[in-house]
Amino acid sequence: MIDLKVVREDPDRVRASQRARGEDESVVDRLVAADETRRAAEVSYGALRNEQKELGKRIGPLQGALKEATVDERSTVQADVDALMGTAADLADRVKAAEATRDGADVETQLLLGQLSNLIDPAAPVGGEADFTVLEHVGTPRDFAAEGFTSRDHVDLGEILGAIDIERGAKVSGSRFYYLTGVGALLELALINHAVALATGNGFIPMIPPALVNPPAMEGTGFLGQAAENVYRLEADDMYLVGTAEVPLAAYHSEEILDAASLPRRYVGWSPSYRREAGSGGRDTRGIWRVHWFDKVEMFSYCNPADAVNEHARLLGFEREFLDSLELPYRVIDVASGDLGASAARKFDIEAWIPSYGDYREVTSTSNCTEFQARRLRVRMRDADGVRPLATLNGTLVAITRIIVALLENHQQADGSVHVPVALRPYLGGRELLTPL
RNA sequence: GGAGGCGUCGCCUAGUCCGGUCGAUGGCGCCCGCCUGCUAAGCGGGUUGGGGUCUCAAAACCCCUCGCGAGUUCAAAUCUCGCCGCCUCCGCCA
Repeated sequence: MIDLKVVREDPDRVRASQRARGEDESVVDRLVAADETRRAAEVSYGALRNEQKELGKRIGPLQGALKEATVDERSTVQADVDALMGTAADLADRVKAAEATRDGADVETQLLLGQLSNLIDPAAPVGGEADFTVLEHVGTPRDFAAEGFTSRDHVDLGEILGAIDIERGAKVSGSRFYYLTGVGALLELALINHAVALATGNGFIPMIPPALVNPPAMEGTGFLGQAAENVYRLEADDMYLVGTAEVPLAAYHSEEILDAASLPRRYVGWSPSYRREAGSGGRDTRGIWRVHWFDKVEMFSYCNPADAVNEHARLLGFEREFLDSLELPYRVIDVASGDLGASAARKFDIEAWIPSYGDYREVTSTSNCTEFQARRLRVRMRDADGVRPLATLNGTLVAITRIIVALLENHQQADGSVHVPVALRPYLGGRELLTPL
């Protein structure tokens, strides 16, 4: 969630952000009103409660006096006690009413605040999905016709190499499932090792987090809002399957106050990612480009908000380094405001060239969530100025299935074999070529 | 799944039986000051987090916070109920 003070003091900024996202602006006005009500209710409740406590302090001693009282005094003291108790009982009713009002206003405020997405970074391009800015192109897509052969897509290559078994995936689990077999399985392990080595070499702490989390963790990361329909929920246990290691990595320090001097804290997590793909209808149904489950290595940073923009650039840098090492052609885009997730203030995607689509398609994504997630998950930092929310950022190092698609299709040879990028060879026993069975 | 124990302001801890004097004791750590040739020791003070009032700001003040939630009561760390977590033992098991 965003800072309520910003809503109160600079509602125009919040409206502008909502507008840029194409989201409801009216929430802002309702929230400002609810906050005002809430603060007034807080004051009334506080005053009444204070009165009640002052009164309560006098009851104990008076009851003591009643015990000490002589027979003559008893009726007078008893009358005092009764009077006081009467007042107190009356006050108790008013306190209870004021408390209910306060709580109601509080709930309303939190509810509205929870509906607001993160404030957009003014540097992000404004517009919808198609309005991204291309920051850079790296590498050149191959021209297979010029090379004298017709390229195969990853489904055909996967079958020839014995790397991907889609039919049996469907038999066992349904559509959008697959088995990685033989060199396909080895390729995943190689990619994971390569990615984790790159990250740990740059100071990230490797993590293998739980892929099943409780509601606060899932809510806190912001995935139960507009993205809720894509999250798997286990009804019997009230648990969620994570769509990314971002969830358990973000919740890792929830409810904690970290020493500002210990920041940035960088983690790299390897986990399965489960996605219902509701609403993606008939898109990308062939092959393993869009699946219900894949493994992924994800970077996650906790940092000082003042450093967040630089940290974002660093994460993007590591993603580029990884793609470079795989010898893949790609472009970097600055995602437009209307296409950002609720938690992100700004997002950069890397899109690799995918020959079978004849287009650049998303293989990694890095988001600067500023203090939005940290506020929801109550992750804070302490420095000389006190305690306040820190910034969280995430970025994909490797989403296995999409990178396998990119590798097979971009590095294929006329005979169906696939060139292995030099950087990956140490993790594949030195193999330079994947060859058809 | 069954039985028992436990959860207090960074860590440890007192308090919970018998509700008000606990708006939470003491120790450790940390911070400030005094003392000291320096260091140590000693002495004095401070040290949870959140919301709000008033302020340019600070200070001051008010409310909430004893795992979480609900209840009883004039009043809850303390009594009642539910939930969560941790530990021990038993059962089952990769």
